[in-house]
Amino acid sequence: MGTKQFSGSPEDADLRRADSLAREIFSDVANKWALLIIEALGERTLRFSELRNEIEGISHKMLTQNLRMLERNGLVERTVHPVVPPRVDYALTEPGQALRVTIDGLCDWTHRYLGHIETSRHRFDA
Amino acid sequence: MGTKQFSGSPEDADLRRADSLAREIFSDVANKWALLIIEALGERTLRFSELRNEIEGISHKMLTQNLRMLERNGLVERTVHPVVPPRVDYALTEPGQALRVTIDGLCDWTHRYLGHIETSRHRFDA
DNA sequence: CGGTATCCTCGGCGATACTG
DNA sequence: CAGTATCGCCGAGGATACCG
Repeated sequence: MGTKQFSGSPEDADLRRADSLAREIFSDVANKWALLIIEALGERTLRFSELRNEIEGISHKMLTQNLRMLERNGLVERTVHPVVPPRVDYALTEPGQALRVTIDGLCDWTHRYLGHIETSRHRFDA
Repeated sequence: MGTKQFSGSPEDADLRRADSLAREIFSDVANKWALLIIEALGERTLRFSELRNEIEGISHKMLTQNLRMLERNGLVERTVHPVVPPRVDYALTEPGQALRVTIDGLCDWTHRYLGHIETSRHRFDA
């Protein structure tokens, strides 16, 4: 990922394109808020304000911004209900669900190694 | 993750502590450069300059900074060879390897859905 | 309620230079 | 070669206010 060396040959052009696209997507997704949003959604469908409550410390702006990004990449589906007051629901698409599975792995990892990490930190800080 | 609601009861104190710690670790790790470094290391052991070459676009500063962070959390091991010029090797620890596996999943996901995402973007941008 | 726009600040990050 | 320190800027992101 972002590692390969390409020759100057023209037939590598689309490989290089795919590679930079992969890197771009990776940068979109490998971000704290995006991951927390996906994790929060899980299998449920939540409204904007519910997401805001679920994810501690996220600002209005960051939430909308990341939701747009995720929608653009086809990871979340946004459905607007034409009622007043407005109601907007968010849910993961199939690609989003697939991603969520790996993020679950990340969360599991975090909790499994909580202890290791905490002691490692104390050792380091000395 | 960063989701739970705690009562004010004192016996929840350590739960809340563990939770905020988990969130902290998550924020450390759920970051583009950290993930790319771990992915670059894989099963190999690389020197500083090799890492710098492997990871396209990372600056000297970001690399050292993230390496320190990963070392502090016990995800990478740093070994200094007392030679001149200096030689410093980095390798993943066992927790680091465990994390790498899930990151591999993330990379696989990226490549599997490259197409989906690209078309989704085009639809969205219209 | 959800979204967009505007403003303003604070710190992330690159560039550069210097040590061992 | 690897690491630390300093400076300076640019932009991420919070706060606020206003629409539909």
